[in-house]
Amino acid sequence: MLKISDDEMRSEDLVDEESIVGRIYEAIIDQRLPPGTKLSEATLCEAFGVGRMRVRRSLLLLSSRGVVDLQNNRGAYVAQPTLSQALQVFEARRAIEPNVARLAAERANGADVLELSGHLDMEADAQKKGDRRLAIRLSGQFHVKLAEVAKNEVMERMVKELVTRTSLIIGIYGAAGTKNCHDDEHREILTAIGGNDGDAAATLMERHLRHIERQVDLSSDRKQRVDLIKILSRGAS
Amino acid sequence: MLKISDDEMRSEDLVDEESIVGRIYEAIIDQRLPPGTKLSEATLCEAFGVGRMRVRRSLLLLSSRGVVDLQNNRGAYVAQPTLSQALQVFEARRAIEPNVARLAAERANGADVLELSGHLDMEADAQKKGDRRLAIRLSGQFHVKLAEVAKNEVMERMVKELVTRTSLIIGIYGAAGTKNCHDDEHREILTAIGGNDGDAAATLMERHLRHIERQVDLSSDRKQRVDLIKILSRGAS
DNA sequence: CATGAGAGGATTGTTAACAATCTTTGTCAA
DNA sequence: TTGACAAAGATTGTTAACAATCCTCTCATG
Repeated sequence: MLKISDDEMRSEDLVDEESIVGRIYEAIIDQRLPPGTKLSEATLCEAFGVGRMRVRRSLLLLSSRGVVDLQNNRGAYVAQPTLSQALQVFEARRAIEPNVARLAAERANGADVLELSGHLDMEADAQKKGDRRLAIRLSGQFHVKLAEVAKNEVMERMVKELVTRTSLIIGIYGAAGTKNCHDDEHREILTAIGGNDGDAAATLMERHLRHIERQVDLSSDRKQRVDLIKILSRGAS
Repeated sequence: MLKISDDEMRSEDLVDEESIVGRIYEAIIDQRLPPGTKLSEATLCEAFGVGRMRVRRSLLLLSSRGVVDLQNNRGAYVAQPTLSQALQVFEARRAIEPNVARLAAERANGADVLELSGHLDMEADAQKKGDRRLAIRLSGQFHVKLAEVAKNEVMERMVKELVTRTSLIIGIYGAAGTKNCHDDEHREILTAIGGNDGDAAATLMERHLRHIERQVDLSSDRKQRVDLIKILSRGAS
């Protein structure tokens, strides 16, 4: 069952598809919607209070961004990135985000740095309080905010998609035991940005992304295990 | 009137939205569909031989990729990138494509190099024969093919979008007088790829992109002129 | 002659019904 | 008990009609 009741239900003023897409993005980043979750049209209609057409169009968008798997006559499912796709997503992030960080460093003004710093405070707070869900969301949002500061909407959209897909990858390929907080690395990047040091920001971002990637257990056995569990639990339900 | 009759009409076997999106991508790259062209649902239905739903979903996808401007109750128009958007697109290309070229250099095998070389031959041929339309299309496709060789579908999709949007930018901001053939630069990049020299490929790609960007007249007066012409021709028709 | 109101037509947005497909359930026989 | 088969139910895909909005042309008026 979809857990899109608390935040999502109350606002009945959803008009365009992008809003719905944004909501589902967030739910996936929070890992409220684990990979493989069925997204039935009827459920989404009820959850968002919109007609079927809106839902179907939103699902199409999500599908075109690799976040949802649209199967013919069988419905929509939260994507389960394959190992190969996971590697491609990380590769794309390493290609793009260091440059985003560089641009952010070149263009950040005092207000931007303050805003980002406040964001990192919240991130640390969530971490300290053990609010894992919030911590994950804020951590992902930091990367998107960097693209905002870089003032490039094209790249911002790309980062948004990649961050979301990374959440799916982490959901599948683990990082279960390990700590997934590189809070300090975010802070380091921000320091470089505050000093308008583009090269440093880019280098730190690349290292940060490599750490995230290493944290994920991409030895395919883990995926096997998860798949097995999924299969078993399907059989049991 | 849409000039989607020759190539597009004959194949009535269009099933999924991505095919339609691909067709419109190509038409835009070829500059058969200039920026600002109205894409009415009825026309597209007839052109592609599909129902209205298919067309509307395709337009939504194109809109989400910045290639089409979807106006409320007013229909869909081929996007007219603003100056700011144009700069962002070029910025994104400079961020991504050098890395694509690097990966392509690292992963290209003999067959890939041969394939790319053949492509460049066709490009030179079209140039020589003065088939401007084909030359433009092939030139754009080269960038996409590099992403193919890099074996990263995520980045391939991004490059596809960026190349298409670049065609729109060129359509608006000119490159009217100047030669837009950097055929030799493509060849240089391929040489680096053939030698598995990732750094060289990346450097050459960045230089190539800067040349493309410089070729475009981003001094906003040009845009003004084009807009004026458009307004006048609208009044006259 | 310019301007604005309004009717008509054309285009887009939405809904609901229908068709097609898949999934589940129940039954029967091996 | 297990497996195959068929019917019922649920879900998705498509179409067509309807509603709402916008555009254009006409015509009256200052």
